[in-house]
Amino acid sequence: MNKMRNIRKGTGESRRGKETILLILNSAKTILIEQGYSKLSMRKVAVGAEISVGNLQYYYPSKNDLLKDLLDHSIDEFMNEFERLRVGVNNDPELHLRSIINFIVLDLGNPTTTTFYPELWALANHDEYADKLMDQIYARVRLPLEDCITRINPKLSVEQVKKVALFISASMEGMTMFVGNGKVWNDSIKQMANIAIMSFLQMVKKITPEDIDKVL
Amino acid sequence: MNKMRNIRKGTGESRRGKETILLILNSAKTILIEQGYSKLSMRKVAVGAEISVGNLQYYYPSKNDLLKDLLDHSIDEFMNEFERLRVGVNNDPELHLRSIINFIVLDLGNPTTTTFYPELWALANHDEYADKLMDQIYARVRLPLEDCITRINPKLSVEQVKKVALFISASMEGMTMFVGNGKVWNDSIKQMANIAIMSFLQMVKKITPEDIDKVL
Amino acid sequence: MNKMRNIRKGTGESRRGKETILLILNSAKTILIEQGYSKLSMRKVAVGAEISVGNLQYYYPSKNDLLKDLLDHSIDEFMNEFERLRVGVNNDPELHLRSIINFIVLDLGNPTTTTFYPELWALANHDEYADKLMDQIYARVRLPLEDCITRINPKLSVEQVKKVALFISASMEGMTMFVGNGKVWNDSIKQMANIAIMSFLQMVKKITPEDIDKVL
Amino acid sequence: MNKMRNIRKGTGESRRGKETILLILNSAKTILIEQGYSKLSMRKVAVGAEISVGNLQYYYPSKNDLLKDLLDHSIDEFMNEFERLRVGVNNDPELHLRSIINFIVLDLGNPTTTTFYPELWALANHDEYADKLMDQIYARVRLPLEDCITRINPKLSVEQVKKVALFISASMEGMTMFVGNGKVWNDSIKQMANIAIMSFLQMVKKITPEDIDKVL
DNA sequence: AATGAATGAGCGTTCATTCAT
DNA sequence: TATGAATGAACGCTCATTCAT
Repeated sequence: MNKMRNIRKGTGESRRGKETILLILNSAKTILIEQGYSKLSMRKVAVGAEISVGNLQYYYPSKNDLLKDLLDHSIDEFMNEFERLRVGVNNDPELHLRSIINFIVLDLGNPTTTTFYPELWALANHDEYADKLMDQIYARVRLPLEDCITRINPKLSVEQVKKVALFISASMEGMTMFVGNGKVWNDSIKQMANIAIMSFLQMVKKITPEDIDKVL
Repeated sequence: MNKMRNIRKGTGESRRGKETILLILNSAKTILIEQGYSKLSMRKVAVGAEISVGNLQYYYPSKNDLLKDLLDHSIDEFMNEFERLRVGVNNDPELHLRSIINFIVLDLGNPTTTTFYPELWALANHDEYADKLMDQIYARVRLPLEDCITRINPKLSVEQVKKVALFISASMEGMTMFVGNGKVWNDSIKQMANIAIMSFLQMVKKITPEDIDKVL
Repeated sequence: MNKMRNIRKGTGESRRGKETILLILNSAKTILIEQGYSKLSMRKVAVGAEISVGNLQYYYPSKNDLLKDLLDHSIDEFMNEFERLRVGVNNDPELHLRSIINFIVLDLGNPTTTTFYPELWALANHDEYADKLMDQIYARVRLPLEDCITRINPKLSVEQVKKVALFISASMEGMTMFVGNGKVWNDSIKQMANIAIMSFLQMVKKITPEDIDKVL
Repeated sequence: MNKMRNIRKGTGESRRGKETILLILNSAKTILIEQGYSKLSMRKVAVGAEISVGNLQYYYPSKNDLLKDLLDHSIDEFMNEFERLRVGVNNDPELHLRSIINFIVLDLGNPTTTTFYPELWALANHDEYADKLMDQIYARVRLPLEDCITRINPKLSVEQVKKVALFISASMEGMTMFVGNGKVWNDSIKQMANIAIMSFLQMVKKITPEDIDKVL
């Protein structure tokens, strides 16, 4: 079965077809990253993939179909790497938390990450599919975080753990626009990772249920 | 002198002209927020402002000119409110820090903020003006943060204070896509503010120069 | 006020604009008649009117808007001539009926009529606007027929008169595809008019309410 | 030999091939009737026949080839039924004329007839094949009409009989757009048949060579 | 200060057709 | 017989921009 989900049925099943799909997705990704979603057009994707517009639309009948596969494809690369982290870390939750934070913050330096994610966030405000996708991928990112937090600070309820994980994950995402590749503060990415690790670790250890749920 | 900087020279100086400019900017902002930058067009702005395309282009000869004023105009509203915070807070740096964090996190619930800022971040990756504007506004946001941090933790160098302020500011921005208006976690916005205050205050107090600059 | 009803608001109000609209409608009509509706495209209309596609779409935002005005415009020419018949005929209903039949049958020889009406009929089966338009124009054609029939044969009820008028009108339309301009039987158009006059006049005089409504 | 004339040579000779051709023709006919000729495309036909575009083009190398067979196929159904009329009617020419008129007028209520024939007429104005086909089928329809007329009114010349038959046939076709299936006057179809029979029978009996050929 | 008219490029999409398998 | 892959042209339409009035 074909992994790509939004192509026309009965398409991309021959070896040649699969190669063409990869050419298309890579072309689309390059344009999205270099020029932004507002400049992404079927014509440009076709030129980038060195195929005709007609052939592009043979695989992706509508631009939206292409966008869906593009988002899936772009995110898969990150998720595959991220979920390899889980493996190969010993049982120490603090160490695991450190390694996750370190991985995510340093990944922000990746030029693809720097430009792709802000496009995704903006898109999610206007496109249902992008919105659902975001929910899914960040839920998967928070899973190991929640596991670490629960083990480091067992006094927190399940709901509270989820909120702390969300806070940590969201905080790191926020750095994208400032320390990402080509950004003014890109040189400080290591220090940001240091501050993040120190800050989040301290917080996870010390925070109490009351700290989270108090009403002022 | 006219406050708007990117309109045609000698334009928007009469009362009627100023009203038209406001109609234009509000129309543009509505479209940017409701439909995203990729759907923003001169035609739609003109329709929204109930003027002709020709007249719109009398004020803003090019779409880029309009975009510039749109960004300025949209950000001014936030900055005006933000800088009013400074006034009316007594001399306690910790209290001031708390109030800044609280203000920014709770502001994320604002629907305009939720959708406008991701558009700005995405834009900044491809548009020089948006990029510079981001630098300027976030530098202004960090100023009071840096002041508080210096006074709470005097051992930090000027550079280190800047990085801590950046970390705090960036962290809070990262919550936009998760706890903003209409987002899945919007109900948890108060708890996010609590975690943020607890987390950042603790960190600012405890962090050492070595924590920030150590190399692993 | 502008006579054309389906153009963009605030358009076609200057003398130049009105001239352009006429160029457009004439171009569209020529294409419809020479090549048929399936070959009618905005591009071809623009070429025929010697304007840009953009300008064409400035006047007619959608192809459907153009089609509507095209149908209105094309029919107006016939209706104007047809309704001039009413005037200048003395009070004799038989004479009036003869002149109507004669006019309509001979008009079928008009090359525009020959090709335009079959397109309209086909269109009416798939396009609501064309369907309604057909109803309206043929109702207007039947009005004077109904008047003559009532006066020639007063025994018929209002409903029966309507049906006889419909029969006569429909019968004449049916000749379009056979005796119209360029058709095999075009040379027989005069004889067709003779047969029609003799046949319909005889029938209107002799037909009884029972002839029409009997059930076999 | 294969009955279909416009398919690729050596094609449609196996049982499977014949079934596929029927699927194709039925799909094409459905589209022609439901959406009109302007919406008829090879793609839609292939989808409707549940085969690939490539396979469709194996049978019909060009759209025009398909159109030809489509017209032949669609008309055959009517002609088969029509020519069955001849059989089973006794020798009375007046009775035969009545039954022909009745059959044709009532057939207009058939939804296929209602929409198919106007498409054919419009097509005949721009397509040579459709034009020739029309000539052929209506000549076949007029044959029994001419036979009846000659026997009812022997004073008419051969040419005059042909014109009277044409008049009758054309008149009935004209009702398609008004009393056909789904049309406003569909309920009056029986009365239309009555008026037609009364009108045409009277005319055939009474009309003189001078009525037809007089010049005014 | 404002409108209407016009252009030309580009958009997403559909299409008939060709061809290798 | 039948499919999947590919092309190139055309489609309806939107767009930023220019210009005369």
